[in-house]
Amino acid sequence: MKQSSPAKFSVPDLLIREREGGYARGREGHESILRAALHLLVEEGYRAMSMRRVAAACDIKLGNLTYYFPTKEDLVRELLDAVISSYEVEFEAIIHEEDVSPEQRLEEICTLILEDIRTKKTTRIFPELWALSNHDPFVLERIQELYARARAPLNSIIAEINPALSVDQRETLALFISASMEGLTVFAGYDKPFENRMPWLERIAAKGFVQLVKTIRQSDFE
Amino acid sequence: MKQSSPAKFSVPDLLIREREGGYARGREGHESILRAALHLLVEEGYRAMSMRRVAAACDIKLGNLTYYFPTKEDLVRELLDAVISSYEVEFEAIIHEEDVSPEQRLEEICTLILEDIRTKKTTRIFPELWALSNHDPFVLERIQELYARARAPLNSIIAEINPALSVDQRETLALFISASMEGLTVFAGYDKPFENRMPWLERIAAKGFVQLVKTIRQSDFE
DNA sequence: GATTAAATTTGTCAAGTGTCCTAATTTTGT
DNA sequence: ACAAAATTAGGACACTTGACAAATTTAATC
Repeated sequence: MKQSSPAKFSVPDLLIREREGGYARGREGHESILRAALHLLVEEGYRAMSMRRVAAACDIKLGNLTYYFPTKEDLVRELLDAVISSYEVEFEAIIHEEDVSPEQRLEEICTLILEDIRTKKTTRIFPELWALSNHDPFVLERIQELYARARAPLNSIIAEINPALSVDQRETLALFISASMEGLTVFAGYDKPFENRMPWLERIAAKGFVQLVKTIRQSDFE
Repeated sequence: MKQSSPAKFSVPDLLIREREGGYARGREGHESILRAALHLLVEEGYRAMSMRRVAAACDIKLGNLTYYFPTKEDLVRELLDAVISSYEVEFEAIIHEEDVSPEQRLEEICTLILEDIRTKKTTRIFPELWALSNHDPFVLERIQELYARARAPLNSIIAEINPALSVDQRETLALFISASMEGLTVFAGYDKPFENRMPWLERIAAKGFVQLVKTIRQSDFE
């Protein structure tokens, strides 16, 4: 689902928004810069993503890089946009699905997200973003916006399964489910100690979440 | 529980292991350095925790700092030890508890952990450690060791509630529960968008986890 | 009070950081 | 072919970073 082209490995997915003017060569340069930046971010972390190393990684001079991205903040923001956009197209695919039972759809979403978590890209990038979001309001807002979109399909499924819940209760439940899965990143993500337990964890999550949504009542919210 | 002395705010908890020789003044210096480093880490993130800023923060010269910690790695490792130790004493407190039902003990543990997550210290430090652990094997090992201790009480409680499960199944279940709660850091931790939803999330977690542990069967593990 | 260890200062080092600026070169539309 | 726009190269700036090597001061002990 998410790995549309397994041919280009070590070149993670990005969704770069089209630019207005410019020549073809410029567009390529633009894209290869973002790709190199992402590669560095994934492979060596945010600290390694310096302007010079990004320039060297896509084999251009520093001065050229600053032509495309005058300031590093520009680069970071555009990279963040591109990365986040690449996830948002996944959620689109989730929403448009066949007509199966809401319980089954919930299970499928969980499986999808947990499989994505095992990806090197996701395992590496998101903790980095979480850390950045603690001190950078822009990153915080952008990442929370992404998660809000990720919760949307959960939300409507919960409403189907348990219509008695209020809007707030539904949203909190979706938040809990989403956060639960994100938490597994540090433990069962790519190259993590419990990576091989992920199949079991998927089963546990699927069962636990479905049961939780089904059986929770108003009174459980105090 | 965790805030033993609310008097000293902005001076988070640390458990510093005693040093061998040296004068009293040296021990004070040692401690104030670690405290300043932690303060910087919490308030401005790992990037701000440079040797010079740490030195400035505790009002000593850079050369003096390198006398205590010849290399930055030394400082980071000792800080990590001190931080992690401060959490481990909490777990000790959890293990030695009254004789109530295992279900209730599970709920209490969840409440305790989720309350700790709302702490500024925890919300700020752990994402930073998660990010570091992606590229620093030492940090990864140290933090996973901490979580292993955090899962121990969960593990024994699960065994009480559902003795039919195998050791591996129990451990995976404990892992899931622990990871679930950690995931809430990014969403409902200190200063996060859903900080005020934490009470509900605690209820959801408590109910969900207890029910999950009670009702899960061998067959659910495929 | 002298001696020895501990603690602190001061200065320097090479390497790396983001940003800016100007001159050349290439590409494109006409 | 030509001019305009886009792209590249190269260097410089001011600053930060971690590490190191003396000197100098402070503290404990005989």
